[in-house]
Amino acid sequence: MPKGIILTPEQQAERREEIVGIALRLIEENGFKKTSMREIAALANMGKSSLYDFFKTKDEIAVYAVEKQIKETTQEARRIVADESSPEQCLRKIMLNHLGVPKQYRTVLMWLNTESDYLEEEYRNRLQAIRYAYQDVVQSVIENGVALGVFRKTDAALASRLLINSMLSIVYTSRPSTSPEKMLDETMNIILRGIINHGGA
Amino acid sequence: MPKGIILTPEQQAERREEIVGIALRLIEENGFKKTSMREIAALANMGKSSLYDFFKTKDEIAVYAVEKQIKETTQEARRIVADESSPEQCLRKIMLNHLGVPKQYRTVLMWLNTESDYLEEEYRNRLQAIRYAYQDVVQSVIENGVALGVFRKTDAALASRLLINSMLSIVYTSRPSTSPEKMLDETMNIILRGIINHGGA
DNA sequence: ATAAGAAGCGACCAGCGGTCGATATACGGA
DNA sequence: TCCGTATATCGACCGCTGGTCGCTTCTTAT
Repeated sequence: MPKGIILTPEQQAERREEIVGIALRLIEENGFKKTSMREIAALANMGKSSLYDFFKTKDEIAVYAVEKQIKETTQEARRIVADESSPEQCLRKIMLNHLGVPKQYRTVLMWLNTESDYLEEEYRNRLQAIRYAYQDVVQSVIENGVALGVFRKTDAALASRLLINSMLSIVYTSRPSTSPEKMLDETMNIILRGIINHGGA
Repeated sequence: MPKGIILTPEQQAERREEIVGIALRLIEENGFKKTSMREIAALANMGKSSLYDFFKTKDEIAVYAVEKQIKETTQEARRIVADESSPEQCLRKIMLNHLGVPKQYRTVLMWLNTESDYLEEEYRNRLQAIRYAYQDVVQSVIENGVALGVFRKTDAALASRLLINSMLSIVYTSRPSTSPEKMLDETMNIILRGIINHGGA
């Protein structure tokens, strides 16, 4: 890219995606802290300063990546909810969809989970919004199940957080006891049998 | 402490504890990244260089703090296991004990959970050892419950990770839906009803 | 009196995230 | 055709970080 040419919005977006891709790769390999803007810039074939024309801060790269990915995941979850009437199957499908998030997002997702309280307000708000949007979908399924009598009465907010966090920390673990799909399946079994009404009050 | 006096081992240990206490406070308030060794040193009334006589690196302060705390928690868990024969009550008591970990450890525990893969090998190994030791206690309770027929057959390693991670991410959350004790109680209800044998195979 | 050694710290280092002004190029209007 | 303006790019720089090293100061044993 010579100096004077003006980039179309599409080209701008493409470059952003390229940067995010490189950043995710590096972060997965070396962790967030040890991944430097200089390194990202070098691999993206641009000066470090140019990076800052696409992202205001290093944090924003991570926030942007996660934001986009979770929004997609949430959209797909909404589609699943619309298509599947059984709350149990619905939850299973949503979590299976969640499992489909590429593994390069693992580190950055966990990092955000830890660090989000200490980010700039703008990023905190953006992250909170997408997290809540996703959680709301799961929570609504659980509440629906409770209303239908399929699930016992439970704290739906807590249960949905439990479910989502289990995905993050159990299935994304670096030391799996078996295949991700089987771990997910057993995780769902554990949580569902605690939610499903076995005929008690 | 004037310059030439030699510290007894007790005094050394005391100073270490003082440093850890200050560090935990700062980390809880500002996050790990934004807590600097200079700041810790200033509050501990010593030159930054002197900090390095007590801890080799900044990471080590966090590792040491967590190591000590989890070791204590694990010891107490072992005591609980020895005293309580009902696997269900045992798990509940262990998790209630876990809940007793002071809240200042929250940030540093989550930080380690995220970052541990990218630490120096020594720290990685130390963390892995204490994590496994704790997990093993929980896992043995579950396995015992399965053997007794109180719990259904399940992946005990997965279930114990699920339990421990739920503590970390649900109960320590900054946005609780109710009191920690009630959240813990409901979390245990959810997980246990998925573990307890309801008379099926 | 002095040598040995502990405790403490000031000055320094490379590397970091982030800023800014200079530069090179493209393009619309005269 | 040429020029002014908008754009894209980057080198040089800043304050700060985690970490190192060697000097100083003091205690203690001889």
